[in-house]
Amino acid sequence: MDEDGSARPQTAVTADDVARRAGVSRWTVNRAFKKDASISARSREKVLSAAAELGYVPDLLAASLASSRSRLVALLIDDFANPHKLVMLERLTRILQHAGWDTLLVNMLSEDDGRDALMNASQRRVDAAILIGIQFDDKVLAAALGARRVRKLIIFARSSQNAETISIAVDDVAAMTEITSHVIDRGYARPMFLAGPQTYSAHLLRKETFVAQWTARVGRAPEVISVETYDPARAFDRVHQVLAPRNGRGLPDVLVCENDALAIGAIDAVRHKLGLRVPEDIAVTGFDDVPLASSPNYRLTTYRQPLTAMANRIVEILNEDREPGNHCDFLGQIVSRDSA
Amino acid sequence: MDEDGSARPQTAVTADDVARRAGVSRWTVNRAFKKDASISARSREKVLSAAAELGYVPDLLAASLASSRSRLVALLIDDFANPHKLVMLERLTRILQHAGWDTLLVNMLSEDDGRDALMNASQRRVDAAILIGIQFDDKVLAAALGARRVRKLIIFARSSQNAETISIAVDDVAAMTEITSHVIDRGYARPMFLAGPQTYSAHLLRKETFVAQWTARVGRAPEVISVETYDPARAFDRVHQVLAPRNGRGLPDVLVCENDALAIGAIDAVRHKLGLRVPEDIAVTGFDDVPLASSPNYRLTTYRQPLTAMANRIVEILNEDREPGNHCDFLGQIVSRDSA
DNA sequence: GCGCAATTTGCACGCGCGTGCAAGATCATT
DNA sequence: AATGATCTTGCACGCGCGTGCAAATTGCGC
Repeated sequence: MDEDGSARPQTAVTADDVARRAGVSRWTVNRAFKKDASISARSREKVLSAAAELGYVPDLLAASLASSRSRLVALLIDDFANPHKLVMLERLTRILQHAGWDTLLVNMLSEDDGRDALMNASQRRVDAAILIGIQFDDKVLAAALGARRVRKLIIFARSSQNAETISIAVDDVAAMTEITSHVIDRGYARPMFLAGPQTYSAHLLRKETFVAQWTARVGRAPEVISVETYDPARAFDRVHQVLAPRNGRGLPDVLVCENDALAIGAIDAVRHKLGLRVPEDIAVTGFDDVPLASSPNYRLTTYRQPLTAMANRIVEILNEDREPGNHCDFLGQIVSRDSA
Repeated sequence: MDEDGSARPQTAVTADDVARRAGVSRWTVNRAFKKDASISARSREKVLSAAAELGYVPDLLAASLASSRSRLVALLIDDFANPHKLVMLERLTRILQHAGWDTLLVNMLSEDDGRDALMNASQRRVDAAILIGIQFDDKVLAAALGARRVRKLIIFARSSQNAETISIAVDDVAAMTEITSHVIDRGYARPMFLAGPQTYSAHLLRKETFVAQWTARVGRAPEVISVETYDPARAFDRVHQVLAPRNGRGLPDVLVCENDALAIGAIDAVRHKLGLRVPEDIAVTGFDDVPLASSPNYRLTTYRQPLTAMANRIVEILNEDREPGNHCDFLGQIVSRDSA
């Protein structure tokens, strides 16, 4: 919509060009683009229209270099098999963008230990790193924080005991207590817990809570099995492997899964490998409420995390100057469907 | 002017610091970090060890500013309901990272028309924008290319007729021809095609190809229905809505779906709303081979795109100086499972 | 109109590194 | 040992904008 006829399509138009055209100084131009800068309405108007004519937009790269603030966060993931990650990505990027933060997506699957990924992000001067994967061990955290290359390390949807990190997660104890009650109230008596990978730094308390609650209220400890990634296919294999030999004698009557990814694989195994019905023969519960959980195939009883509120908390933390308390717990809600 | 003046290990150590310690000039330091720079093995060694001691890493921000090359690409998505996107994200980021490119994830769901998203990316000086969504209409493309803010516009997994863009996609005609043959060979006679959103700029030729092929080979045109997003839930509703009234009289015997997201919703509807079996009563085919397609629940006959090769092509294009031909077709392979 | 305060504007300097070239060092050859 | 030829190193300048302050302008009451 704006070609002044001069043939220079490629030229990076800078604040100086706009300044010249608007008859002000370069600094006034940049002020016009700053939200709460001290500038008169008239000059801002002049500058903005001149900028529009020239097609100028401030260069965030140069701004970042000068201010050492990039409004860029790194999002580190190592868990692409879990469909919930797509939901998280959408929610996080949308809310961060809305608040003026851009997102650098870092795939940690290919890195040996995640160190490289963090290093990489730090070279871009990200203002924070958000971890939404699982394999973040203490070495990685220590490396990141020790080198002080990343100023804020936010662990999302998992709890961290590390005092240097900020973790934003649902209250696993409250959530799992609710699920335990749900299972007990429905009259299930022989539960088996299906857990995901057990990591140190970024923890989930679901297994511990379920085991403790069940033991306390029923009087005996539940069975527990686990898989090394949140992959439905892994859960499928594991459930088949564990339950098939016991088919006909002493099967559990409910599979309590650490999340929906595992629950979906578990349901498939129960139906298609054991030839049993869900929930009539074996009930299943999940966690996360992924889109597939509401499909008529699964009708999964699960627990929904308040992702929007949690993402908004990230924005608050990013906007704060000093690091706040290192832990935020949120409460979600159980979603009761047919699977349990 | 930072706060507490306490001993700060962070320091933002620069090339100058390393240079001083290594007894060379700053430029030699930066050369040590450049792959094919002219530098003697001895000085590189000196520099690297000095850098290691100080914890120095080159600042990509400053490098980008100075060289006007950021090795950063924007990945624009507006289609988070389609599980295939998670697969694409993983593959693309992994391969791009491996080749030294970082990825800025831009969520276009919240933008009015995508213009803002592109503008945003351009302010970060991305070297290219990769579109893997669907709603990119000509206005957006024109805006992006007209302003020349983005030097390379790559449309991934869709075809574009726009001469200014580069599109990397599977050969829809070849793929759909293969699927059509598969369907005909299996003896199906009353197909219905389930299409996704019809966009102008970034096109899929699947529907057109199937309709043309079927008509040519069987002698009559197949039915076609469509939904406005690649969301299994939408497909579920639509299939239910269209087929339920016809249950018992004149149902199709195969649903050919534009991709797996739609196919999965379609299967659920056939089973749980129509109470019919797949494939015995109605067969279903998809496209993409998402992880769920191999689950025992769906056993979906589908078509796998060579994502790795396609992603590698992106890397090639990014590394090239001048824009190459604007269209790359790839061949995938049909994956025959039980659903058709 | 005057004086003072509040607002608005301009500016020197620096953020950390790349580019292109020229000076310096090294090596093989005669 | 001298001469180029080759490899290696150093450097001035600029990328586009922020910061903090000083200078210029405006507003206001009288």
